[in-house]
Amino acid sequence: MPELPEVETVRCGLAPTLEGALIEKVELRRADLRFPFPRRFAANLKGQRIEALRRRAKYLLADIGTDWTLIMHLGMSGSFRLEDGEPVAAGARHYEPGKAPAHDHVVLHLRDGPRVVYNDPRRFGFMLLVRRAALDQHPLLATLGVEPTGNALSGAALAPLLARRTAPLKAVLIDQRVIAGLGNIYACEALWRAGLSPRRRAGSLVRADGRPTERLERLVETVRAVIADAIEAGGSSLRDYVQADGTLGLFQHRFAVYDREGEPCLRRSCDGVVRRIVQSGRSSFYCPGCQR
DNA sequence: ATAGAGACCTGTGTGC
DNA sequence: TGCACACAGGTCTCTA
Repeated sequence: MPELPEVETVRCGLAPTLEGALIEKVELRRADLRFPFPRRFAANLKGQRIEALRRRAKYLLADIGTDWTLIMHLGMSGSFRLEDGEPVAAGARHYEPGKAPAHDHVVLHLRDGPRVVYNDPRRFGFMLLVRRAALDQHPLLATLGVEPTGNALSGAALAPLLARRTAPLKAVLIDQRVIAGLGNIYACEALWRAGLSPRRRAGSLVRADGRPTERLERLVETVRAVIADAIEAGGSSLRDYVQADGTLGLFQHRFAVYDREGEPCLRRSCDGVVRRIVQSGRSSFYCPGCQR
C-alpha cells in the first residue's frame, strides 16, 4: 500500500519523536506479522536508544544503539500513530469507542514520550532486527534499484535495466530492483505524465546501442516529479494510510488516472477516457488516447 | 533468466 | 438484510 511518498511522510512524522528516544519496552500483541517475530526481538530492543530514522525504498530503517537496525515495512495496510495518555488518537482506523482498537500489533513504549503504535489489518508488514554492519547485504535491501528522490535516477542508469526486456513498461517500473520505492499508483501517474502506455515493451525505451531514448529521459523526469509532488502533499490516503498524527495525505485529489476508470482524460487537447487494464495481477490506469 | 499466476490477510464496496 | 464476489498502496514463491 504505502509507496515511497507515504513511507517518507511517515518517517518525517515519526522522526522528531523517535530520534534520540530510549525504548523502555516493546509490546508484541501477536507472535507474527508477515513473518514471526524472532525469539529475542523485544528483549534486544529494550533499553536501547533510537539513533536515527531513515528510509530506503519502502522500508523504514531505525538505527538502534550502535549495532542494530530495525527494518520496518508497512505492507499494504500498515500505519503508525503516536499516543499520549488514553489509547487511540484521532484518525485511528477500525476503532470503536469503548473497545480496544483492532489490529494494533506492536507498541513501542518510549521513556518520557508517547507510545508508538503499529496498526496493520492485513499484516503484510513486518519488523526485523538486523546487524547494521551487514544491513546493505541483507537480502531485502541488497537488490534494490535506484532511489527516485536523489540525483542517482537517470536515463543512463535505467537503460541497462530496461534493455531487451519484453515485459510491459509498467511491470518493470514497479520492479523494486529497477526503481526502489515506486509502486502501482505513482507508476501509473508517471506514465500518464510522460504520455507512455503501460503496455509498451520496456525495452522499447532503449536504443539499439544501449543508450536511453528521449522517451526514457522524459519518463525519468515524470517519475522524479510525481514522487516529489506526492511527498510534498503528504502522500495519498485511500483506505488505511494516515500520517503518524492521524492526518490524511492529499495527493489522491491530484490523481490524473489512478482509480479514474471511465472518467475523461485530464490532458488538454485529449478527449480520451481513462481505462483500467490488469497487468500481472495489478490494475493499470491509463488513457489510450494520449499514452502511446 | 524472465514473465506471469497464486499466495499471504482483512476490510470495503457492489450487485443481486 | 444477507450473501457472494471483486478489489485494495506489496512482495515472496512457484511455474512455464
